[in-house]
Amino acid sequence: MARPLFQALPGTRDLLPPDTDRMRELVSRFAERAITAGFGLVVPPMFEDIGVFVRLGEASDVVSKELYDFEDKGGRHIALRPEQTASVCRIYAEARPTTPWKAWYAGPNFRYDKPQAGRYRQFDQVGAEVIGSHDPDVDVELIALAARFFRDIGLTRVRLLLNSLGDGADRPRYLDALRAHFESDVGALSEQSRLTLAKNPLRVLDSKRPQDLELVASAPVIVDYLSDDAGAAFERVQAGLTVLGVEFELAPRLVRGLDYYTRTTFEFAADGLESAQNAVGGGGRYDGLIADLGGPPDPGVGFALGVDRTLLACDAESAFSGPDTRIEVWIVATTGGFEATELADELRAHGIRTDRSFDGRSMKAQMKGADRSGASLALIVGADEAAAGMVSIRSLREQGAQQSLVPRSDLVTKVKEMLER
RNA sequence: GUGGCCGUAGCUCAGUUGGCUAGAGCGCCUGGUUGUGGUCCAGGAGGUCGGGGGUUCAAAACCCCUCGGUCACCCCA
Repeated sequence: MARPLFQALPGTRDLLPPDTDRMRELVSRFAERAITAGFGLVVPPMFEDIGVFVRLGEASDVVSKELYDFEDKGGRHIALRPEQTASVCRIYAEARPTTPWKAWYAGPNFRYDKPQAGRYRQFDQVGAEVIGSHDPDVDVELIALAARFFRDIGLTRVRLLLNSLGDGADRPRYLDALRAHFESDVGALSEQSRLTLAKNPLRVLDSKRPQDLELVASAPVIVDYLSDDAGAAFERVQAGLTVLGVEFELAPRLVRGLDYYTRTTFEFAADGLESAQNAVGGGGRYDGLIADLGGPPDPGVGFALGVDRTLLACDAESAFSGPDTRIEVWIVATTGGFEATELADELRAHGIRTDRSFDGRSMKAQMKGADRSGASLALIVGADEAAAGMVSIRSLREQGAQQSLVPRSDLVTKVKEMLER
């Protein structure tokens, strides 16, 4: 195929209707739920000083290999945001809103990854964060928000996986145990996992390589290493979810790719997705992140949902078709005057989705346009109607196709009446 | 970053062991109706066969490079 001079870059996509309509609707459903729960919209910049993101974890791929970074004309080292939690924390440290601060957001993020199913270099997320509270009931509220949202848009095959990663105090003890476990039989591990083990033993649990499966399955479980405090919080989260009837599965080996997580960690897996990328959302606590960014030592919890993957999951379940944005009325005018211009303006002023042909096309071509637009009514103004101050209204839905002549002055009322049937 | 598969019209694809002016369906435009869509009929526009190089009398087909897509690993949303 002959390619145009320019194409969308790898990992980026051009979104067009009807995908854009679905996306808009999805974000607005999320907004509705978030606002109903007392969250306010924040709009972080799309780029920050790279230091903001480096705090996410220097051992993580997201930071070490996937950042889009560059030097700006002022000599600053900048990076496009790979996610929005870090920015929200930076905003919190800078603006110091009263706590608990509840913020939601929606927008694109950027990671220099190799694209594949459900993975793009520019991808959209919606998310919510609560900063300034240790209360596990906050964790419950957030998880429920996400779970209800998925249900709201019609997804049924989404599983909630739940784990606790413990605190600063319990983590080192667990890591020691984990390291000891893997090192006891290091020869059995894949080469890549051995490298991971040196950098971040937790992430070895995430390996999907067959040869690692056995050792991963027998690895110690962090829940056994939780402090009393962290253990009690984890119990409380589970109890809260149970009270709300939000189903979850304990996933003792669930780890997340960013290093900042503590305590409650969770992920939403879409079983409808056949691709390897079936996580449609995830989140957890990050009680140390704000301090790392130079802010107060305040705790935070939050989650982000992948908009693109969520929509893919909807496709797999034939859910969430999106709003109908089709044209309702098509104007066919052949006099060469301004009838189409005036009528379109008038109907649009009444909120009726209206369109028309241009370029002086034949009546037949204009009618074809009307049919293709999906409009249920065609308004026809030819020489006869124009002379009489009338408009012909033709119904395009029924096969009988009845047509009636109405005075120009009654047009809007009549059109509204006919559209309601 | 590593690997598998794939690039022919706007879209989905066919094109035999290399061999005529490269095809189909859908879509698009025009006409059949001097003012009427959705069905039907006729005609038409639209292709550097992803790009470059090579082999050959001859390449969409074979070889090399490259670009792009896709899927998996990795990683994650």
